[in-house]
Amino acid sequence: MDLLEGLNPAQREAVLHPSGPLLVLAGAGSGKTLVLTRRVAYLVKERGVPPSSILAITFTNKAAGEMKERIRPILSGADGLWIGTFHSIGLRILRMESNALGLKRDFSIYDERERLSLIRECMRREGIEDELITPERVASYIEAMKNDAIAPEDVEPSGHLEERLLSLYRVYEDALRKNSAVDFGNLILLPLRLFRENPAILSRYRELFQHVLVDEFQDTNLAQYQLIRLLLNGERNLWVVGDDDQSIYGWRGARVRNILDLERDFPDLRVIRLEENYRSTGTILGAANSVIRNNTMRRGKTLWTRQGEGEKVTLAILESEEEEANWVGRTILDLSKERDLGEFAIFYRTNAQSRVLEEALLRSGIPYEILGGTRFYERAEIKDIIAYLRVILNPEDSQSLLRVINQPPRGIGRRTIELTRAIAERDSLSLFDAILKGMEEGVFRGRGEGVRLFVGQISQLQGLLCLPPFDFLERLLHVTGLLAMWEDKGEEGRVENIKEFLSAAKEFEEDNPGSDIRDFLDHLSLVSDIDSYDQGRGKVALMTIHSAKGLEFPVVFMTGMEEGLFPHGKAVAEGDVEEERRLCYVGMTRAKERLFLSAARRRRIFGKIMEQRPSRFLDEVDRHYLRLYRVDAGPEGGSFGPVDDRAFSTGDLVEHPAFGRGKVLGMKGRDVLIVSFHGAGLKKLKVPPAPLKKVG
DNA sequence: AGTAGACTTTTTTTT
DNA sequence: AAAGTCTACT
Repeated sequence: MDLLEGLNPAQREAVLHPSGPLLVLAGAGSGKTLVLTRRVAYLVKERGVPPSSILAITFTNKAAGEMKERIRPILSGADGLWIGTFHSIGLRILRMESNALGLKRDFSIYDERERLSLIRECMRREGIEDELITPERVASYIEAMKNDAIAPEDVEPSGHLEERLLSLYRVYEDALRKNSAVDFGNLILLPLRLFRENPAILSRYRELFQHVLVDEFQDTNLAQYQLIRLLLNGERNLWVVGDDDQSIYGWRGARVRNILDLERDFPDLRVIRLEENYRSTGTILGAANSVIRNNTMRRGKTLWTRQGEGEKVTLAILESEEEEANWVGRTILDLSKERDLGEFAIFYRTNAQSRVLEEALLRSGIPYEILGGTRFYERAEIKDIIAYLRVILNPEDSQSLLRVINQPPRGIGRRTIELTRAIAERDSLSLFDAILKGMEEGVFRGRGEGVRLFVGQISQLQGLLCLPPFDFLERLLHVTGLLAMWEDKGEEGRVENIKEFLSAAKEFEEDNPGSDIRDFLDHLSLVSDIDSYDQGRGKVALMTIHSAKGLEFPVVFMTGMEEGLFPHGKAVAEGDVEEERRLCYVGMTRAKERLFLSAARRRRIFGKIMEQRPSRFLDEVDRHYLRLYRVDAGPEGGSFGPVDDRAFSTGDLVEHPAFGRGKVLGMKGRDVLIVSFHGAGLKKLKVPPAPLKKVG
């Protein structure tokens, strides 16, 4: 098979790039995944690079999985490749090098909630009860520090507040170590530290990775960028692909600046641009371009397509969120006469918006699938099982131990925990070891039965760790009595979820022959449900726009296009409108054939009904790409009309009796235009009353 | 020790 | 509006 087949000249150049640093600036739908995949295949097949010498970093596990699948037929053995997200690669390195870092090999990985409860515990211990210092505030401070690869000792605190945040950062890191646990940030930070402090290990990896490739480079944070730079050897074979217009994770520490720094850090950087879009119709692309054009902080590029114009983008303003949801349902029903339901996607800004849409689809009998949101693995019954797994593998993990020590009830209450904590403090032991010690000393007296039972179950299960994941979980549920507990309570939903969890384990087992429960647990820690989403299973997909990144659908609905919601009020308050606009651009460019934009005039927020105004992004879409859906025949009907021609939008050519001809550069709010007149220069005009006319 | 009811917080986005 | 957390009662 020809690796260059079907590629345009720029794409070929990117695949064939000889050596040294390369940046591929790839617009939405310009075939970047294809190019990245072919590049990896080309390196192995034509240049004879061993797969294990290639480090390819993707943005999601799903993208990694797809790439492996695509490469497998091209290469006989794709197995040696280092391919995955930054976090999964970091984890792989940490598991291999845990010794050098003084970590237990079976350390736990804490998610959001566990991190927060550990922070709460730290604050309790430090006796901090300050309105200004909430656990969430501490968590986001620590996360921001880690995103920028800043250790506590690197900081010169700016004031009293930061001093306290900083000391909590220290205490928290210490607590993590005591639990033999790491958080997400540490999956990047600890490898970075390892390489910095351990030249021998670093040079081993530098020698190993002959080629480093990074996808979605605009969304890497500083720590990730430093890790990448550190790993490059003298050949400096760094191959990255990204799009500054699609940077939507600034709040997570992502720095578009990494793309700019690249030119500073690598003066011989070669840049290739991919501007031909193979995904969307000309209309969809034009509409998306007209929105992103309003951003000032961008490299500037304009995507083009050979696909036909296609149908207009539909804009609908409905009275309420329920009507909006019903309208989406009706429209899908209507279009589904000619299309499979798997071709539809509904996007929203916040997960909370999914409920109304879900109800409407349910009523219309349209099968759907919600991606993200309250994730399956975050349900209490599933988290209990996961906590058991962690304690079994890593008894030092006191957070997980506390979660399950009395689940199902074993008569272990506050008093027993207090006794255990006291011993743990006294002898600096983990809670688990403190229990063992307490049993020896007989401090539990009448309460001893419960802890004896718990410890017995844990050690019994520790003997079964070599079982395949599914069998192990079955034994765990049996030994602990977890499943029986839910069955006795008549909690059918939870029982169903546990069964679904078991089948997920089975599936994992089949996909990863020879794996054990450790591998399954690692998988659970890093995987999100977008990763296991199979497109085109006859269901409408519902997700946030963030989750939609990297996906494409023939028909896309973007709902809740309202001020305060999208752009989100908090983003506006923090001056991040440009990132919201990029998010809007990302959403619009997911659509291949049809795009629907909608807003509601009234919406329930926090249980309160709010009057909403249409999003400024709707004003920014060039009018000639739009048609308006009008509700004029009651809830069941409506008609399409052209968008009011008198309305102005960015890019329009205009004429003024006094200033002459000019071009609309931008808008401020609903009715203030910024116009550049050929004769009179830049003017701000309010329309109406300004006597401005459109030309052409 | 366990539970019911009051009270609080949540909604920005996620590896 | 709903889920999670806390408190007081049994």
